[in-house]
Amino acid sequence: MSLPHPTADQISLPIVLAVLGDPTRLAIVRYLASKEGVPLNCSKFLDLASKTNLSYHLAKLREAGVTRSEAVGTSRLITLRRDDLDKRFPGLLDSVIAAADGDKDLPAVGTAEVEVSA
Amino acid sequence: MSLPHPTADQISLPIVLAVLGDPTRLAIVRYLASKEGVPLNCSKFLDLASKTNLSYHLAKLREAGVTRSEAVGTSRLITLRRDDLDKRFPGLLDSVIAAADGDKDLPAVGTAEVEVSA
DNA sequence: TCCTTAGTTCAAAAGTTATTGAACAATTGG
DNA sequence: CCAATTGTTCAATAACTTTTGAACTAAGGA
Repeated sequence: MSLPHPTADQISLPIVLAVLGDPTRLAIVRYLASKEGVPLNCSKFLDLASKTNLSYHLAKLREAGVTRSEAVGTSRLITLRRDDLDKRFPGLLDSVIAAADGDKDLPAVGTAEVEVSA
Repeated sequence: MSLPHPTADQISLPIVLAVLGDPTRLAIVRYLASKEGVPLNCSKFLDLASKTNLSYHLAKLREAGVTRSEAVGTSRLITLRRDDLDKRFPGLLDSVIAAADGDKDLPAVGTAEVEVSA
């Protein structure tokens, strides 16, 4: 770990809700949840926003305690802080992710108009 | 009913999360949940914010589909849209309210420094 | 060493949200 | 009718948030 993260008990409910109340960040969290255990780097999310803007949103998620970012080489490996979130706010993350999965209007990773060449 | 409300299927997850991501509105929702079934008027929330500001926050909650406001005489009777929220986002409201109840730092109705004379 | 890749930082611009007070409407009770 | 009560609207301002591009750092490979 390298960048500043709140401890589990510093995670604040209104801040988490506000941070999740953004379609881009919700898409990031949803994708992280779908790949749980697999640390992802920022480039996975480039179809959601520009590199600079992603850096901003990922910092918000990290500062809120929703994600953890670990510097490995020139990459940041990003994971969901599921255990901390579940401990602090039982059931919240699951219901948010389930609701997001059921919403066709939400942006999602790998759904962008610009499709990646294989 | 008098003021504009979204239908159940128009309720949007990111908007609901963003609206709940504010301590004043979270306090309102929490209090409504604790008095479920009892329609409350705005004056119940005057220890959270000014009348004007409450009007603003209550409009946000209503427009997001979190609450229902019915005009009765000169009052607005406000209720939680629990059934609609539970249908759209199962478990979300309960986990948010439970998390809010466990947070000592959140403002709450009837907790203000200025106590009401009996 | 030089180049590329991965991501951050900074400052500016644009957009949105929150808060305020003064003025307004509508209902109700005297 | 008059006054009080309840809440809204409006305009202004303050305070954030989001988005952008250009410049930057740091690691890794040729």
